[in-house]
Amino acid sequence: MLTDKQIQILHVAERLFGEKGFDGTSIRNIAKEAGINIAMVSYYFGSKEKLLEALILYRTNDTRMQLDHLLNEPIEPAAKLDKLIELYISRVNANRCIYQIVHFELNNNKRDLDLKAFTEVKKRNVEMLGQIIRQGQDAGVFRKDVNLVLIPPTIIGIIFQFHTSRPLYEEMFNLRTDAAFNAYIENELTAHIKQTIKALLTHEV
Amino acid sequence: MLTDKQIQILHVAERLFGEKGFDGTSIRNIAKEAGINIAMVSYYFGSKEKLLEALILYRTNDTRMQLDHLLNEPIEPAAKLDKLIELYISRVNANRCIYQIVHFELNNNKRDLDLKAFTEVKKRNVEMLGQIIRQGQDAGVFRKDVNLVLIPPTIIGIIFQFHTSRPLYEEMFNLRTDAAFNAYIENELTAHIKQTIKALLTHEV
DNA sequence: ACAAAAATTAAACAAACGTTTGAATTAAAC
DNA sequence: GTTTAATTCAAACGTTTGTTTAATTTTTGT
Repeated sequence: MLTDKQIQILHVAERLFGEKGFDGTSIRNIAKEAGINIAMVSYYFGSKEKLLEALILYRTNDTRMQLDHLLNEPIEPAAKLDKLIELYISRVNANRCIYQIVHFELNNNKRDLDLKAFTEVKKRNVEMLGQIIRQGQDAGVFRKDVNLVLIPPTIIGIIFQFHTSRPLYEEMFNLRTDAAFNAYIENELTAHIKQTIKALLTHEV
Repeated sequence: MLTDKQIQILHVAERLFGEKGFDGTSIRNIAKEAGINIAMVSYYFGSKEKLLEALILYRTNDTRMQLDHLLNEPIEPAAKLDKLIELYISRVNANRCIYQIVHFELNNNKRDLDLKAFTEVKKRNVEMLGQIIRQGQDAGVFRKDVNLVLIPPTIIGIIFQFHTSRPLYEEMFNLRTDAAFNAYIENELTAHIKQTIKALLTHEV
């Protein structure tokens, strides 16, 4: 179990890892920002890598719980799909730092992290989406020849790419503040993703 | 102008940056893999950061040339859109390392790199896509109420997300070799992206 | 109140980092 | 062929890295 102090360290580490990368963040950075001694990270987590593992587990469990909750909601397929997209967006927004790090470390056999929990959540995403879409197919509102495995990367990819090219879109849409940027995601970008997925699921080729 | 030796160093650096990140790659790594002395990087490029800038410029010019060439091809809108998507995919495949680094450095005011050339190519992407889509709108085959700025991040995002979650898709689609993975991108994923964009451009809401 | 356990600290460790130096070697110019 | 410039090299520079140590303070259990 994680203590309050450990969670506080995780939050600081998460922010710094997201801002400057894992290799770009030193234990001294984390300690300074968290107001602790540099020895405390090793004391609490064992090492810098184990701190990253703890961080990934901490966030992954969080997401899995929300997914399970949505799956059991008694609403119709189209609405559930909308809610799933909204959940994806809020999760990517909240955990973008972790996503970035994990994806980087996944392609990057440099460190031998235990990322099973993470890929497990991804698989659950696909399974869950499969259930929702099958419900829609049975109801006759979704096409039957879609490759559903490609839908999550479509949703997540769009959100991510929007974030990674933030400076460009800030300029193009005149989004000068954080609030304006997030509002654009919540309204226009979310609508765009919903429209895209629905077009894909219902459009005749 | 870049000498053959400089380009050789750039290629090694590109691979290593992509595999292990900018901070995760040392000049000693680059020198060893390129078979040169560690002093040569500073000698040729000035510093590690300037080497990264040279690498970005080198790849950016490459992409801009291909874009301009496509824009002037005399083919109809739908076919040109297909070709543009194929170009996006091949460019992301070829320059994924650079993309990853640049996107990371963009969000990351840690280093003050000169990334104007990069954002300029992105703007040109949007302008070019705008021209193609307007041609299609005038011909009556594309809807008029699409937010075209969100189309490039949709295309690039899907490709990227597919790459970043490669281990998952390797398992799900049984893509054990590099050849199998790339073939999947060239066939299934490319078709999925084309289908997605066309559905988005022609589907009635 | 006191003893045991846990938490925190400053200091030190070896290793790796990017960069510079100055001598040695190779290539180019005349 | 000699001189000048460009290239390559091993070695060393001062920092910074993650981690450990041993002493000290704080908290806990009784």
